[in-house]
Amino acid sequence: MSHEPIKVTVDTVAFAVQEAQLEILLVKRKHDPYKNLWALPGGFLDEQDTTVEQAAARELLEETNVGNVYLEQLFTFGDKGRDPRGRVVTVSYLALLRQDDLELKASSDASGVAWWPVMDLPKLAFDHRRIVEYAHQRIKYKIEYSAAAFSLLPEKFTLRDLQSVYEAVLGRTIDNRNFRKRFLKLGVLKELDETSQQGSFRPARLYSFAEQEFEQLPDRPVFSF
Amino acid sequence: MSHEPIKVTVDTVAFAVQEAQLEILLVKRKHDPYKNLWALPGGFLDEQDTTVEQAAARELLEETNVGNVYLEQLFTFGDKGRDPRGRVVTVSYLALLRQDDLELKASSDASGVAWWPVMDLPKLAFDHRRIVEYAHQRIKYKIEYSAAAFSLLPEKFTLRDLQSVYEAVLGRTIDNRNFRKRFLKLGVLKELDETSQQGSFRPARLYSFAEQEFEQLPDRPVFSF
DNA sequence: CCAAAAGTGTTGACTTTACACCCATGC
DNA sequence: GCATGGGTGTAAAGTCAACACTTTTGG
Repeated sequence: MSHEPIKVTVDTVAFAVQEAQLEILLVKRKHDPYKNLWALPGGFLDEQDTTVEQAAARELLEETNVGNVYLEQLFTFGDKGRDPRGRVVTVSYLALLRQDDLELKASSDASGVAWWPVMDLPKLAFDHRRIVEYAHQRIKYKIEYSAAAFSLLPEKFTLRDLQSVYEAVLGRTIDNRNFRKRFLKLGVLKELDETSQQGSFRPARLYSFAEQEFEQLPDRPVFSF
Repeated sequence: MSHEPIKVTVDTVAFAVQEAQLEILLVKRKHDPYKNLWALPGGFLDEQDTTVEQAAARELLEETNVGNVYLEQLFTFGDKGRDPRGRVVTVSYLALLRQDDLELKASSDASGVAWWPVMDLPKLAFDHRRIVEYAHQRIKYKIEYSAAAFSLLPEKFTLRDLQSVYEAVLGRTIDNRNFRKRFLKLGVLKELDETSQQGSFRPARLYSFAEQEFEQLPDRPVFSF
């Protein structure tokens, strides 16, 4: 009976919506095992990390140069045999990124960091495919029961942008009259005196998220369509 | 910089409803740290355990003689300093027990295993209080969005029993007309040709859970009141 | 016949869904 | 003036919440 110590790692599924597509951030592995395959950003929990979440944030920053992000613990995977190097227990995290932040990725060395559409992923290292599927489920629930959508949008956005986030995450279209009615009635949007001009057609009004009002909603708000 | 290995443990919050009270299973610690304090049943992940969940099941059986139980992963706690023995990452689980199973506990050596009402817990070891609070939140959600209530009931139960489970978990009373109407309309209860006689008053009809019908419900059923 | 818990319906308020056209802008 | 996406209202169906009394049994 072997007594190698069990190791703990963190992996993060970082979502963003770009051009009406739901995407995640992957890094290309530089070493074996699974050298040259794409994998979730992550790494070993370090004794210096004061919390596990902090370790996930640290690894995300180190590997992709993305920082200051909404992080939420997802699930811990620890089946025997999921890592050829030995017994590895992985705590997975969900991250939500704003389109604003996306520029940052470029500054990490050009090589192996990229956004991939969730609907068209490459082959992934380890059991990372399973982790992504779990995260995808979670974000679908989350967007209906929380204000998660606003973590995927820049400060100012149009109602169309907001609807596109819902449609990208849920993977289906939503009636635009009902969508707008619902959000406007909820009162969690601050109407700005600005518009966004995208082409030769009517400009769209910009809104921002009214976090205060959101917090004061009486019941767990449900944005389900 | 120290290099003791990080250790992984599992802890389980095992719920049952008895006499309209929500209770959890605790064990009294026999060794330091926190000797003689009550704690969640659990222990170290072993290299032989093929899954982490299996480790939780094993520890629950070893320490409380409770087996064959619904288990669900809750959350992983890994803050620095939460265990005086070093860096310990704990994967916590939720278990739901049927009143049937409760007899089993007696067979574990009389000493240190007991049911405690969630509303009146003793001082707990480590950060187990926090884990219990997390589990309590989770079971409240779960009972409204899943068939979890039936994992807390014997095979045959009255509508009153079912309502008592909801009331115990949610910590509030529910209108009995609305409650019955809702469940009977849902069609997940099988009406039996038996009644339960509890005293000198009208006997109550017994029901069982129709898992088949439940699986076929079109939308995530919501038992919220 | 009494005590105790089992069982039963209706109404009004609100929410949800389905559905199609006009508006404002740049070119 | 046309192409493009922005923006708007209503009616019917369904769901939810509030509310009080009758029934059945054993003793």
